[in-house]
Order: sequence, then structure tokens, then C-alpha cells
Amino acid sequence: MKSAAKAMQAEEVAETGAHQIRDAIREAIVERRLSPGTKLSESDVGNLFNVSRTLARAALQALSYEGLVSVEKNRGAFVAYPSPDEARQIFSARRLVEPGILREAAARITADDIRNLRELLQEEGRLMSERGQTARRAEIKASGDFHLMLAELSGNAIMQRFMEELVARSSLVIALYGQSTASSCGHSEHGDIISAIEGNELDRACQLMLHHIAHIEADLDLRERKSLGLKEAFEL
Amino acid sequence: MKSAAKAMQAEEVAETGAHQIRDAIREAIVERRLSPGTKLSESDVGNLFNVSRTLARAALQALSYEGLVSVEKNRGAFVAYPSPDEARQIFSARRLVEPGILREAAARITADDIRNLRELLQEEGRLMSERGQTARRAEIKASGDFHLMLAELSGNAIMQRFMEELVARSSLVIALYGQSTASSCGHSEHGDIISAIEGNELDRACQLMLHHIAHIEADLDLRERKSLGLKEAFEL
DNA sequence: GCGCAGAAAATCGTATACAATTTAACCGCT
DNA sequence: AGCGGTTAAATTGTATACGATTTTCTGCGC
Repeated sequence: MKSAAKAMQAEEVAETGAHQIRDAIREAIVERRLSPGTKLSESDVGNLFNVSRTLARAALQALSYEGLVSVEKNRGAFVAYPSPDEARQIFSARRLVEPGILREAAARITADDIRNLRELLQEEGRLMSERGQTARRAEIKASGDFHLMLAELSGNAIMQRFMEELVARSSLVIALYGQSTASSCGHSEHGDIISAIEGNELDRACQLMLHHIAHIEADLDLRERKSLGLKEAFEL
Repeated sequence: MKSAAKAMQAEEVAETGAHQIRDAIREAIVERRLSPGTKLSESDVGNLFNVSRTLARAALQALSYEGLVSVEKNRGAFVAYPSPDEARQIFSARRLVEPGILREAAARITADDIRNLRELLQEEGRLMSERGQTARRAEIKASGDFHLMLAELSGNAIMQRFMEELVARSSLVIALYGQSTASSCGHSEHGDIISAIEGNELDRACQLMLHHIAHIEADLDLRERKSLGLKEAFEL
């Protein structure tokens, strides 16, 4: 789905190799195979993908623009560790843009699109019932893909890219601050939103979207975890 | 103003040198000293700033993530030349996010902030009456700064960065497709928006913002200019 | 055993080098 | 003169090299 959209609008990319590496690392981060804070040294990345540090560096640099990696001068790159405040900003941004994206998507949506969305939903549900790491990762991905598909349907490539960034960063936030093990909390809500769109109840769809985002956010425990090192860790 | 905001939220940047170069080139693009389509060869950029191609390349790469530069594989980097469709998407994105940003800004705005906004407005007006390239450039910058200041006041760094991208790209679009020489068309509208915010007329402020964006867009001639090469150029 | 200076190792920042690709120049041909 | 093809120049893609900074290790003194 994503590849189709990219090809359609004649996206010519800068780097040849760095691109693949960037995508591979991003996927690893979004699927939570890489935890927040993990160090990503340029040499290691280069060796892992059999390229020079030059390309590894370019890939990490690219990820830092998306907010998935934070590079500190002279210290290296790390999988981003969003602060509670950053987390709030990410979800605030989503509340800000997703209703608008939904409206634009609804205005252009076709019966085929709705079919595809429902298919995605079903796949998501199937993965929820399965167990195992692989299924969990696929489920995380599918859950984000619902929002990304709406962005794609909006027909605005700029908003689509922005949503990709927000969804990816949301994944990091949930990995860090999520409480309920099940990321599946809002599965049914996706279906409700589609139904509302299908029924042309646009305002309701937006409301549902806002509630959905609020639900995800409500599952977070956004208290500052200052690594409670040294004394605090043993005080009790 | 921008520097203050950046410093405040402890932004640690990747590159040391590439950063300056990126900012310098971005400023040149936004102020229209560099025209869309201009080639930015890595060697030239490097020589200009007395750094190696490595840094020049990194800077161009960074600009390509912001959509201000388009790099084509094995061909090099060029100042972006947004298509009419891209232009529409940029303004569509602005209509989508700016009312929301305005609402968040209004919720946190202080009397001091309003004073600063008014000051910015006044400066903008002063520049409008002056003539000369320098004044024109400063005017372009000031006009965008109004929108950026609102984004800053929203307190959401993510939305702020997104707006910086959108404003910068808008400048490119106006340079390419703008008709009225005066970019000043909407100066008074900025003031009206501030007044509406100050008077707590939030809905009206949003409406004004949407009209303002529509006005800017209305000044564009978004017909495909396919360089009308070869025959068409001489047909008449 | 603990802490701290100093050295060694690892890692990043930037420049340079070389291969691959594109762009231009040149030259003979019609 | 105009055109196609071959070759030279310029430019990008990637790797390597080297100085600078940070981290880790070591050994000495307490």
C-alpha cells in the first residue's frame, strides 16, 4: 500500500543505499525490536548492513529528522527516548490534524477504499487473537496502518508524510509509557470510524477519531521517569 | 525569536557545520535570493562555505527533507520547483493545521505575546512602505514570521517545526506562481487576526485565518507551466 | 577497597580519494 | 551547417583516512 502511493507521485529519492538502511532501522524501531535509548553507533550500523560509515551516518541523520533517533554531538545516535512532554505534543499534534485528514479522506473515499480499510481491520483483528512476538509486531504495524491509510486517502502527500512521522513516534511513546500490554485497546474503534465515514456521518467520525486518540493516550503513564537512580531506587 | 524558542527546548543538533550551511541556504531560498530550479552542486556549496563536500552534501540532504531542495539521483540538488499540485497540497495542509494552531496559541497567549505580535506587525508594515530588495526580503520574512510566531505560541514544538516547513515551502510557491508583485496583500489581515484573538473571538479568528490563507492562494496562478518547450513556445 | 589521574580504545567530525554516472566537448561524417 | 558517436570533463556515490572528542581501562596513591 505504501509503496504504491510513493511510486504514484514520482518520488525520487536522494540516496540509494542510505535509504534502505533508514527504512530498515525505522521499521525495527516502530516494531519495537529496538528499544528507546539503544545506542546506534555508526560503525555498528555500517557493519550490519555492509556499508561504510558514510551511509550509516546518512541513514541515522535522516532518522533524526523524523524524530525517531536523537543524535548527540560527539556522542552518537540513540533510538529516541521521548520525554513525557514530547509525548503529549505528539498526541496533541495528532488530535490537531487527524480530524482534518479524516474529513479530506472522507471526501474522496471510494467503495473500493472502504473495502480495503475493512480488510486491513480484519487482518488486525486476526493478529490480535494470535500470540507470539511476530504477531504482536504485525499487530502494532497494522494498528498504525489504519491511520496511515486514511492519510493516504486524503490525497495530500505532505500530510501523509507528517502522519507517518507522528504514527512512528507514537509507537515509541507507547513502547515507553504504555501500561496495558494490549496495544489492541482501540481496535473496535477503528471499525466504528469506518462505519461513520461510510454512513456519511462526518462529524461523528471526527468525534470518534478524537475519542480514539484520547483512549490511546489514556493508556499512557506520562510521569517523568528520571531513571530514579541511586538512592530513590532503594529507598523503599 | 526563533533562536530563543530553539534554545528553550534544549535542541541538540546533529552536525556542527552542516547546520549553519543548511540554515544559510534555507534563508537564501526563503528570501528568494535563490530561485526555484537553481542547481546547488555539492562542490560549489562546499567551496562557498569553505567546507568539504561531505558537509555540503549533508546540508543539501537536510534541506531535501524539508522539501526546499530536491535531489535527483546522480544528478545533484536543485532548489525545489513545486508543481501546482504540490502547491495546492501545501496550502491545503496550512488550512488544515493553522486554525488548530491558532486555537492552541490563543489558549496560552499572554499580554506580552500580543505586544510582541503587534510589534512584528508594525515592523512588517514599515518594511512594506520601504523600497529596495533588502526591504522586500525582510518583508517576506516578516510576513511568514507572523504565522511562525503563532506556532511558537502554541507550545507544540512538533507543530512549530511543521509550520516552519510549510511557511518556507509557501515562499517557494509564491515565488513561482505569485501574480501580484506585492506579497503584502494580506498584511492587514494579520492585524485582524490578532484583534480577534485578543477579543476572545476564537471562532472568528479561525475564520479570518482561513480567509487569509485563501487570499494568499487566490493570488497564485496555478496553471501547469510545462516549460512549454519546443513548438508551443513559438506557435503564436 | 575506593577514588582519581593518565593513557589506551572507541567513536564521532570532517576531509580526501577513488569509482560510477552524467554532462559537455570534440570530431569526423553526411 | 547539422548530426551522431566517441571521448574527456565534471559531478555524484561511496569508501577510506585522519584529527578531535568521549569513553573506558589501568594503575597508583590513599
